[in-house]
Amino acid sequence: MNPVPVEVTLASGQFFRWRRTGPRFAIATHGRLFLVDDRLRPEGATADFVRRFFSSDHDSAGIERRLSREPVLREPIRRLRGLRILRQDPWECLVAFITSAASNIPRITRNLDDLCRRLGPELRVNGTPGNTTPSPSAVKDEALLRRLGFGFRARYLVDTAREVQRGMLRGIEKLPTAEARDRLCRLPGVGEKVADCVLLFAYERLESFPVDVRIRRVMIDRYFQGRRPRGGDRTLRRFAMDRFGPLAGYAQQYLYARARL
DNA sequence: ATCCAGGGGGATT
DNA sequence: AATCCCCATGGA
Repeated sequence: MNPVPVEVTLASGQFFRWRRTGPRFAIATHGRLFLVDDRLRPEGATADFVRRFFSSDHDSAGIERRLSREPVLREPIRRLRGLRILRQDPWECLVAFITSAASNIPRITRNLDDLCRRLGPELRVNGTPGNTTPSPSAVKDEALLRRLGFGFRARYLVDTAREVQRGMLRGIEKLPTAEARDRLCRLPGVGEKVADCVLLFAYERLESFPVDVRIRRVMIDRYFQGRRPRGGDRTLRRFAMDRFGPLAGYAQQYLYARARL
């Protein structure tokens, strides 16, 4: 498979638990801490694990070719050549996108970093320390989360942690996407947008199309003559899923990047 | 000071 | 189904 542009993928807004350490990247996910260089050579994890996390099996050349037929996507595709949608840990991804509600990437990153430092296991790779996401059983102190700056998301996280501990995620990976989505939406703090993010970034449902404020703006601007369509975000989502089919998730990443300027 | 940020939930119309 | 409001916090 062709090389993965590590930083493009890590910095695309789908994942928050990474940082640059000199020439390498430190990544904390799936209960591990490991390093990769710009050619995805790992320290502290197997090459197979890292290739899977980075979805090296995705045919990005083919995806880019197919989506390049869409004029709006050409520029971001060129700029993000080789971007992959990661295979994240579901619980970890849930925490990240519940935290993301009405927030922004710098703050989300800081919130999650504080959470992991305070409640997550501390690991070490070749002398480099770092923390991973706390287990659901460790996320139960709402007051602490509020002190860490999570605001109204604190309760959602604590309540969802209890549901997950109780087994709410069990078997979701085997469900059809629509049913998995319904089940995710039952979790506190998880609406359609967050559910779609988890489906896309953790459950390999590449046909998912999360609609956030930026996607909404760019879609309305480019496809709906600047007017909000009947049915709101649901209409935008169905429009995109219909137009991009099994690659809607990738299309969404390119639209998001385009709207990020 | 006011607005807005990868929203969700509940009530009202 | 559309709209309003509230939920905290921080940066512009």
